[in-house]
Amino acid sequence: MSHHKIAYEDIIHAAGHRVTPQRLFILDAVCEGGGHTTLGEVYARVRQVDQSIDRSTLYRTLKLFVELGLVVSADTGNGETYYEIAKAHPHHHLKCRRCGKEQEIEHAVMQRMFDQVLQEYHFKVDTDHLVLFGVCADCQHVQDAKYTP
Amino acid sequence: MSHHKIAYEDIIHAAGHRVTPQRLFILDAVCEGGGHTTLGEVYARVRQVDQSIDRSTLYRTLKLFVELGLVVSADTGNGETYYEIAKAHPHHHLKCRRCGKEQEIEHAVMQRMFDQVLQEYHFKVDTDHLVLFGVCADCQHVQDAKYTP
DNA sequence: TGTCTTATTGCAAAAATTGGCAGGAATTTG
DNA sequence: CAAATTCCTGCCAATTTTTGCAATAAGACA
Repeated sequence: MSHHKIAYEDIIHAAGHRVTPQRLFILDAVCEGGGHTTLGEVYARVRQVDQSIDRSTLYRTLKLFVELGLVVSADTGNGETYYEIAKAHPHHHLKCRRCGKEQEIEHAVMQRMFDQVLQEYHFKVDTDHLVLFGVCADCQHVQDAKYTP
Repeated sequence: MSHHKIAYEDIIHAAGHRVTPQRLFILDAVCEGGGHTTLGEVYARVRQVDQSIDRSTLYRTLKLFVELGLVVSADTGNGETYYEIAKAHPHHHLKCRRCGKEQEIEHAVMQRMFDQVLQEYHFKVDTDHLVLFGVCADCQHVQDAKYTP
């Protein structure tokens, strides 16, 4: 655990940014979320550790972490943005438009597509955390499913 | 032109929503954007036609249009969301992290990946307008490029 | 370790987005 | 074509997110 934290500190530092307690608290709070967490959840967790941290700091810090690649963010379309600590194994998500269920998919499937983009367009894609929308296996069998985005 | 508008009206109506002048103005304003436009640009254009249209109406209407598939939205990561009238040919975008340039790519490249997701996960993807981030051909040759997200 | 430089923070104010509500408008029926 | 029924809209308030700024603290260097 602690060596992970040190690695994160190094990344922040190496990128020319300062390692502040606020930033570490926020990073911890995102980690504690396990999978996806919302900004509000992160804020609640951070405030338990330090009452004085301001919302604006949280916004600025999350933005920074996403830029640095420490945290991945995904707009789920509900207006809610999810944050998640970047994993060693990049992955992506499928989200069903009908039932709202989410599942992870391996990066490998994407990788082939990325490779092809590189060949055809000479563009090196490094997007890490996509959310693809569609209809899940279960809902494909249900005809009268109500559309609940 | 006019027959397109009628088609849009039909879609709105068929989906059980009312065809109001405000909605048509907003649809026009998105069309006039040609490619991508921001919410602010749409608002400015709409207000030229009708001074009384409220911002909340614009927010609600754009959200509706995206749900209906008339308009596609893309979060560019800058915090800015782009809106674009849905085209007959779905397409996606590559955005360079360094120089910020954007280019369109064909849907075909994606389609193969979508097919594979269907095979492996039985999930039918219908995402229409992805923005993939990475490094463009030009910037790959520039070593000392400054990171400007 | 102490000083210096400058990024970062918390605060406050502004700007953007969302939500509730009553009046008005679009459809549907007859 | 008129009346009835909801949906939409504009207004207003609440909430969320961003921004400007002075004080503070992190990191570099001696």
